[in-house]
Amino acid sequence: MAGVVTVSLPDGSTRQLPDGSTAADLAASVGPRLAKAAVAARIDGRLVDLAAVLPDGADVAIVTAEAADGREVLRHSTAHVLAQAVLRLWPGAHYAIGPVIEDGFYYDFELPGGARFTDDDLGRIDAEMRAIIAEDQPFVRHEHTVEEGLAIFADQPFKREIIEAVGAGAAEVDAVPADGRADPHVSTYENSPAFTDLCRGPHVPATGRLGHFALQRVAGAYWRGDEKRPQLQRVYGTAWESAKALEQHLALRAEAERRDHRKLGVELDLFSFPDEIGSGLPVFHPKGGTVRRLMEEYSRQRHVAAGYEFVTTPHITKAGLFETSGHLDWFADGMFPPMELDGGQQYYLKPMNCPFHILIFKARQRSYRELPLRFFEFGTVYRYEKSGVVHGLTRVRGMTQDDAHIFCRRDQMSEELSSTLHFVLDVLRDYGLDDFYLELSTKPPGKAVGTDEEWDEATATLREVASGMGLGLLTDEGGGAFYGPKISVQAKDAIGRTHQMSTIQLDFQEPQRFGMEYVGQDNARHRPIMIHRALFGSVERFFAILLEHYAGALPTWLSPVQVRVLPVRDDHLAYAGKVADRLAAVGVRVELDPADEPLGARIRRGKLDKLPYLLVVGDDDVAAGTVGVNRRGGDRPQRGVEVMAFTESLEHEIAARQLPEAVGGTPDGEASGSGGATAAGPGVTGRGGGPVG
RNA sequence: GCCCCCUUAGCUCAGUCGGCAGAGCACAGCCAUGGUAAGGCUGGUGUCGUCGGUUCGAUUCCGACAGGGGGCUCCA
Repeated sequence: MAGVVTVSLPDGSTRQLPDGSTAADLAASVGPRLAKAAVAARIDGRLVDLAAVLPDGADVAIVTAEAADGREVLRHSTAHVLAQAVLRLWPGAHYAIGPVIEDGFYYDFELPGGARFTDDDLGRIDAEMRAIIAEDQPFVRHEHTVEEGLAIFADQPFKREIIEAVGAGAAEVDAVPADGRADPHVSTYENSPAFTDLCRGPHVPATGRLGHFALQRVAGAYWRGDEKRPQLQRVYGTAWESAKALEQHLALRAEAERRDHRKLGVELDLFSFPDEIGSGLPVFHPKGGTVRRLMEEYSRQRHVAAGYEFVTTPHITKAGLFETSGHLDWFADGMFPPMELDGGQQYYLKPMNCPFHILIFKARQRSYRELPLRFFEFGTVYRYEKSGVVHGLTRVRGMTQDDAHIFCRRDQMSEELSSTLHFVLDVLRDYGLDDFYLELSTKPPGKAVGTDEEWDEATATLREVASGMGLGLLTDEGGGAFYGPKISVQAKDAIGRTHQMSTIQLDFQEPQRFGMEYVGQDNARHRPIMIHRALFGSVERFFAILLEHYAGALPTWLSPVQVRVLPVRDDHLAYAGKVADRLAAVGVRVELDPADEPLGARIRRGKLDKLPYLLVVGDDDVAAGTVGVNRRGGDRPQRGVEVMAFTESLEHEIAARQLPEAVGGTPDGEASGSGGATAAGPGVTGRGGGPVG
């Protein structure tokens, strides 16, 4: 029927509209609420403006602001407003790209005269953006040939570079023009006569639709991420569909800040980074040292039970070892420079433990009967991290890996990988992390040793094992180490952030380089397979992740001080001492806090110290042989608890490594973002400690 | 390494438009002996990150260095 188009909606229904109707018309025809919430549309799966004309027979979905792709539209549109504001404030600035990122957006600029943004500029830019939003400028899409585009952006070198890339077919061209032209073209969005940006779109209909945004920080960033190219000035911001969503996001960020392990490390007296020692080189104080010891003790216990053997190796080695291993070819940038000893002999601090473990394997002839051999070491390694990337305990220059190398026969490889993965996940759960997915990292292009066949086999084996785990599995193309592909375990913490935890790497290369062999059943020599794996990654980083996961309130079994006994008055001190002794006698870490201050003050200090238990003892307790139990996280203290009963229940809690009931949650009790956001959240999405070895 | 910001008491921070500095908490002493999140009084606290420059005089201005924070593959 002429003059009418029929479109299908996501619920399967169809709707007829006059020919030439737009997605916005469709939204309005469905209902005013949808029309108000709409920011864009999907026509046959393609994200387009609301102003897009509906083709007959299309599948159409209206995209609202709260949807993931709707938020991206909002953020991208806000980025354009940011660019317009900066161009108003810095006439002659060059603008580069302004993409959407997780939870926000940024825009890169080159300011006239090499000017730089400072923090103070954020306020001015913010005000200008709000003015642009108040003007309610429409976003109007135009399409151009490459030549037209180059002319429009004649004085914008970065835009021209992008357009030229489109013209050369280098950039994907997914915005097929409405008239079906196949030749390269570009599109622009015009906000006002004064501002047009090159953009694929889509955008909200007008700037008035925006407003729930916050500019966050300025930073330098290289054009195209390449440090050989010009450094641009970047502004980061976040934008949301409502004031409430924005507030929630900012609250989550504030919560992350509150949990920052660097802050907790000072507050709880766990560790510090003395300037005198150097950047990225932490020292652990007695309380932090206790936590480390406990983490390591339990790890040792589990590794013994799982058939690992403990080895120890030195921190430095002659250069030859890392020449053989290939580290000096592939990892030299990450190593501290050598020291010269014994008349020119070069020694290196070790960045990885693997070559040392290989030498232990090679110390004598090995039989197939011995395999698999599993060597474990808390091995301290040193890596020269660039000065700008060291970060708390998560990115350091000296760290201790809970590093193991498994040497096995090829026919044992699959089983060994699978049991290792199960072991790793099981132990991580005991530390309180239980929300995992796996990531498979494949061959890094141009930065790998070994043949394609070897890589293919190793990768296929890893994939098979990983997909048998019943967890989500992502592929990280090109993210492997130079000597082999890896599986990494990603864990979500209490506030929904993802951390890379353990890595399991398959290595066909090192056994070859070191000429490793064992004697098989056939009395011939064979080459073993090598599996590298770290469970914590590094003790330091895992410590930091646990600290943030628990917001400093470590489970009782890991708490440096588990119980503090508080006598109400001086004359209860002797009894308090007896209670403390009883607990200490069964291995509980207990402190006495004498009545030098009022009880309330001591309770408060104990709470700020995040102690699992505060025991208050007064007249009633001395008379009855009881304690008052104030439990961390409990709503009210429990009076008159038998000392024996408390001791037994505490011993049980510790032995069972019980976890605190409520770990997560933001201060207002709300879960993170609406719409089931999988946001990794701000801040510490730590990269792993790099390749283990 | 590069860009922006920061460095003042143990911690968090104020301050000096250039004349050797302050608050709260913490710490010490005394008083108060208090049943579950801060009792009172008194007191000491600093090479104002380091080195150099400008200046009669620098914690303050300039520079270098060190340390810290935020970024630097999320491709119109």
